[in-house]
Amino acid sequence: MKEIFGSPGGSLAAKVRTLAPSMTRSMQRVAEAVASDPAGCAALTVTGLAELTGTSEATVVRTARLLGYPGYRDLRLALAGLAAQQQSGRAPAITTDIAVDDPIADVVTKLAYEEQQTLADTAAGLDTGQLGAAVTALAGARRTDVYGIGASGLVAQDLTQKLLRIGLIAHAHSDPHLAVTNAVQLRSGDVAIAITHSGSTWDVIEPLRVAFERGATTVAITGRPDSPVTQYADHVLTTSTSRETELRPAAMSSRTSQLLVVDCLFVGVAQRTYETAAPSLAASYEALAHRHRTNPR
Amino acid sequence: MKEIFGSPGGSLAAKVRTLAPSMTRSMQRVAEAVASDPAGCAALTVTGLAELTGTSEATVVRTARLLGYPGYRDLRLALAGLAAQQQSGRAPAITTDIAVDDPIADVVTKLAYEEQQTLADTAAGLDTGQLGAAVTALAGARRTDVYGIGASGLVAQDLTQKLLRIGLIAHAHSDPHLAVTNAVQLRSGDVAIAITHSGSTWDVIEPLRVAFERGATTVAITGRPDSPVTQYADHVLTTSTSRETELRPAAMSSRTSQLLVVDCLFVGVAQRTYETAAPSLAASYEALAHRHRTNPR
DNA sequence: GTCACTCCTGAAAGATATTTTCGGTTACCT
DNA sequence: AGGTAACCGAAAATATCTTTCAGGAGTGAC
Repeated sequence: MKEIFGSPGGSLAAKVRTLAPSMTRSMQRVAEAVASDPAGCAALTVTGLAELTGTSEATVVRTARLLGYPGYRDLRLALAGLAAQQQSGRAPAITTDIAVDDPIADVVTKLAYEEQQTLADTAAGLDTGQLGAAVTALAGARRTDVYGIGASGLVAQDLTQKLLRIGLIAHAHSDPHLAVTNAVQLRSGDVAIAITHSGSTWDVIEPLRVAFERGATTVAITGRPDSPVTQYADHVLTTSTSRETELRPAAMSSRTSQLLVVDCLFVGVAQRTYETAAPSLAASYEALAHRHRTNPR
Repeated sequence: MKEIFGSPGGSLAAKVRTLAPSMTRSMQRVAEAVASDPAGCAALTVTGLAELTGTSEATVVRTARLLGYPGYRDLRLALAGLAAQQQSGRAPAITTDIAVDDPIADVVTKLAYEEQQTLADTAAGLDTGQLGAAVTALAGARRTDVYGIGASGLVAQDLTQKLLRIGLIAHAHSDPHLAVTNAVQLRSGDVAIAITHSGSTWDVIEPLRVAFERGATTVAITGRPDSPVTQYADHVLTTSTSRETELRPAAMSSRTSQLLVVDCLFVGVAQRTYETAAPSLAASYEALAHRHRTNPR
């Protein structure tokens, strides 16, 4: 049976945000209308929605396609479902941005809420097929290189640390030159992972390209599924994009999103290599215990 | 606005039952199909449903009318809404740990859920008084040192990166020796932050102790408010501790928790130093834009 | 500044789905 | 048995959705 309600909950808004950058102006208007008033749009025909947004039917259909539906008809059904869910008491809870004069308690609440939202969006938007493929590649890799710069560099290191703990050979590279130098060493059976929110960070794309051309399996973790980095990626894992506000740089939510993806990769690999991973995890835990001791008087 | 979801909830099944007697045999078959599998029927066109029930399109439309909708189109929308509700109503039931044989989709769901839980716990357990004090200290600090090792080291770097972006002077130290060496340079008005989940990582406690004794304002970010590290901390920020499972090391949730605390610190400081922070944020954004360019052909 | 090019865009044609019409059929009543 | 009324579905009519195509705005090269 075909599943037409593949993306339950508020993930549509997330999808709109993720794909908005790759949309044209007209399509953005349509997407905006759809995201802001699902119920209202569900009541409209393709012609009506085109008029409402001041565009043409063709544009509406194109937008529906971009959002992952076969056509407007299916988008409309999904919209109806969404509207019903919202109406059935799900709290919309549209938080306001963090303001300069917000008391610290509000900051905590809002940040926690937004990061929770980011996690939900990411989980909803993650392609489990791609994820599974990436896990398979990682689990069988001779070695793995991870490229990331800036905030993404920390995520790269996080992934590397985890993989090392289960006995895999992994390296994180922040230095573009060293990254390329190392990428040249990769070959078929190896894995290269690029982490970049924008998908356009050349310093990260370049080593991935090299790895790709050397025959390694390449993975891109990015918030822009249509960005340059994906052209050298065998598997693309999409992170969620939330709107950026002045006091809340995009780096914050992109990091949260990236880390969830990384965690999923790790757990997936740990499952696949359970026989070797479990003892390794236990061993590293044991080894660390010695560095956790109370103050020696 | 027109209300197309006039019959909320499961009243459709009831309506079918009520109206069944007044229906003809063919219509009953249609109504039966609709009531028993809303989701499935929502995926069918009027022709498909007619075939499925062994009737004609006209009968399907007549049935839709009888059920109170203007036509089949609207019935179908309502059906989609109903299906979505049913699906969302189903309990997530993700209380169980991640198992070795969980499909990858479950892994994603469970991880996202657990990290959301961690965030909520952290936000609830965070002492805003201590947080405020730490923010005040940071905002006025001459320089800030952050100590963290392993996974916490990445959090330390994350905080440092953020503080640097708003023009503060901050350093992250992972090397215990260098950390101590630097801690000696601190004095009153400076801030030292130790990040350790266990609160017992000696390599992190030691530099904090030195900083404490040199008169710096010290902050501990730890999951154990009664651990050794707190004895040298002026302010203690508590992260949440969730139970660790075999495939989900504590590092995962502690990291999520620590990052939220770090984000709160950052936003708090950015608020306090808004005059200088805002231009700095804009400037660093601008500078980075040059490294995000498309593939030069 | 101009030219060539690409890509966006909407009008209209084409395809599909829905609604209506209408005549045949069946069941029931007399 | 004949007549009547209601049911039903095939097909026409309509509405809706999708695709195609050509004009046009924006962009980069020269």
